[in-house]
Amino acid sequence: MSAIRLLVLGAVRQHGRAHGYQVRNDLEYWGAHEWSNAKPGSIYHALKQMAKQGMLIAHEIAPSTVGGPPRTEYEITEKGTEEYLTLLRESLTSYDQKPDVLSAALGFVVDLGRDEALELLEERVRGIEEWRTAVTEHYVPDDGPGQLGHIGEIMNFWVHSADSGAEWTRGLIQRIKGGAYTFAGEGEPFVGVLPEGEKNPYSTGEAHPEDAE
Amino acid sequence: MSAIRLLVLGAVRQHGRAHGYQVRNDLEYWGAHEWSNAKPGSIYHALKQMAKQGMLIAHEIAPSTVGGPPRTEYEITEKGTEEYLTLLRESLTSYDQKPDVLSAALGFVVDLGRDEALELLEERVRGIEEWRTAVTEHYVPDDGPGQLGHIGEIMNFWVHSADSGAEWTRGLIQRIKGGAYTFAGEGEPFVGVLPEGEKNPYSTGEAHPEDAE
DNA sequence: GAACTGGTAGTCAAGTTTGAGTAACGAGGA
DNA sequence: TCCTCGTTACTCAAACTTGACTACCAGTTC
Repeated sequence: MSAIRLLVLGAVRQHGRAHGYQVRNDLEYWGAHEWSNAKPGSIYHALKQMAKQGMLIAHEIAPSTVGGPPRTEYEITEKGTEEYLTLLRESLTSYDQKPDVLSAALGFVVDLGRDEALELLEERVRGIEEWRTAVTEHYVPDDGPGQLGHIGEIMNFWVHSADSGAEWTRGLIQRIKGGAYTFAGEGEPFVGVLPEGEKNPYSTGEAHPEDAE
Repeated sequence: MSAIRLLVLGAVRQHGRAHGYQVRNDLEYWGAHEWSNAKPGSIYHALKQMAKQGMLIAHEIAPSTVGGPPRTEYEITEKGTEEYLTLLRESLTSYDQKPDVLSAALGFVVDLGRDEALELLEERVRGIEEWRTAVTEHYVPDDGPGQLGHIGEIMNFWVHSADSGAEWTRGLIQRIKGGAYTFAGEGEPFVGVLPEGEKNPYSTGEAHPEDAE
């Protein structure tokens, strides 16, 4: 599962109604084009696809108000909201060593209640620990790990990453328990959206930390 | 860049000559179908594509020797070997937070000389450190990190992952410096390939650590 | 007032990935 | 002898991703 659907649904939902370019800008504001596949083509594709599947409604809007071609605005449906919450919960709990999925979910975690977020993150930690046990038991040959030669470093790397991920998650749990951030039902939510009319300092093609790819 | 080309080229190269199913089995033996996109469709696609691009030669072989449909054997070309080494070097040095690419490269790291491997890994560490500096300078708003709200946790997560990745890489460097593993030009290489005729204990659809996805 | 620049908004073809499906063959049982 | 089952080996359509490209308009410059 890629992060694109979660990102797009979440962005549309934050606006109430948004067109593709707006979603794209929001996601670039988060740096999402650098750590996920949230690039224009994927965004527009996801919007169309999810409109076809009834998660979004497409409103054909005539010419743009600020120049440029006409645009299509999207609105999230009930079904889309359900899908959004499902994806969000899954992305927070599942440990699949795809950092982009977790990153995307972090951006929306405050859409849940504080208690639920904590529960999901604790489940995440449990999941990682179980995965670690299973994988070390299963992939270590009967005649000891030495048999694997350098191939064993692959597993070593996974396990190291898992441990580090668990540790980080525990830290996040502590911060949330300590009252950090504003969750659903706790008053004016923090919205990671560009103020109307402001220039995006993080948009594409800028002097950015060079992508290491 | 996905890990599939590196994995396929490396697997074919290890055999000298291999057909798709053999590659698939090798990769499953490594658990690659769990941590990368090395699934049948992708493997066969990559083989065909790279044959078209002159990195592999396809030999049409008549019926299989052990039952099943006729199979195509592939052999790596000069161009393919160059591509392979380029990918391998890039994957070892570049920090792009895609763990599957590094994992794949670990499986083949011994195809390089010990000194070169060490150099590349040290470059990797430097790369991570630079990335960290750039990203923390660039993404922290002028009025302090608090402005970002929970969105800041995304960056926090990246930075934590980067630090942990750097630490792990330093450990690997120490192990290699300490004489671990057999590198190119150091005698009989370790080959992570199933012994002829042996059953793969890690193949698809088995009782495996459940994929967390 | 014509040409240029830059932002807005999106399209498209080519390539890649996924997951399910197909086909050939041998072994073993009824 | 026929039938089924498991293994071997690969195919395919549908979905997704990528990167480059197009088109529109406003404001500025010459």
